[in-house]
Amino acid sequence: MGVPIRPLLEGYRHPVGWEELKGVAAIDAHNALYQFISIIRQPDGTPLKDTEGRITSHLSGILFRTAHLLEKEISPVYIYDGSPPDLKQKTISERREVREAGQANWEDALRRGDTEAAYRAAMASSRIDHAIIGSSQRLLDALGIPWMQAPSEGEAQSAALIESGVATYSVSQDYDSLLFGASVLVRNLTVSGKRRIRGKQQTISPERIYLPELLDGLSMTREMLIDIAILVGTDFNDGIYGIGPKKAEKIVREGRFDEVLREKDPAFDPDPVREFFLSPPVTREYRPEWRPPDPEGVREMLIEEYGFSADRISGVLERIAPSRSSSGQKRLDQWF
DNA sequence: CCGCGTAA
DNA sequence: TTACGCGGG
Repeated sequence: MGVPIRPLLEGYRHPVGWEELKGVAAIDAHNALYQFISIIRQPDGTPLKDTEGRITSHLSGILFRTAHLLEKEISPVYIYDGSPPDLKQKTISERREVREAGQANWEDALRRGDTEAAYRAAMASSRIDHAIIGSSQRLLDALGIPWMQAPSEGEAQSAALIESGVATYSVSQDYDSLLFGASVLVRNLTVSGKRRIRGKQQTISPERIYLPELLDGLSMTREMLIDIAILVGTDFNDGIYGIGPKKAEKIVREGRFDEVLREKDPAFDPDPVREFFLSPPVTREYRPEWRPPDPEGVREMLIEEYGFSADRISGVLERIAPSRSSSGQKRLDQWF
């Protein structure tokens, strides 16, 4: 998932406080939904579900995260993927196979009573389907949070929104938006500082990467970074067997990119992948609009339709849209 | 993931 | 005040 260039970014992933994150956050919707669906699960891997068996993990995640971001004066806009390029077909089918294996392993581990293995397999089985996308968009509408459908990759669209000044930064756990030219990437935009990784708990805090600082520090161009990514493999090409980020960096610095490809994978033409990263399909028209939340709409959807507890919903709504009767009034002016 | 209750 | 475990749907 995402391009494996993390080792090159050591020293450029800076911890960042919430004060510095005020602004417009262009959130990779697929990435966020995947995080919610894969992580918000019971210990045996069962996701949150309503009485009809529909998954609700993502609704819980969006609701509480939205409240948190608004409190921090961060304006989120969610960017959904459009049609994937043909170049991505192989990645898409490989992901489907991983999911199906995860599903089988999950059922297997449940039968064995191995809860930890079940949780891990369940995470791998996560799938963002039409119902999840549709319900997430309905909830965002009720919350007054804008979202858009990108023509193609969401991360490419996020980069374009930053370039045109509409967004302040891109939010994703993956690094692809850097390849698409996003000048600022923020990871771990979460409130709780803890996350389960390989069964262990790790402390996580928001971090920021500036693309210009990264390229200056590494003394390379974005084109070179893209070539490195192509050698190690992206969502749009396989990468060369046996070449990781460090070797790829060396090869590109020495100007041996073409030579290595000719030798290791003569049939592969890297130009369409380069072209896709450098000028992907994006729209320049979109301007997000934040509206006041519709508390009744949120209640109707989450309590009536999906069986959320009324008390919990009231608590969150009070944070997002303080009612006049209670102490609130203090942050309603933010909308006008 | 997030909020809450409880413990220290 | 902060840390941890639990339940959420």
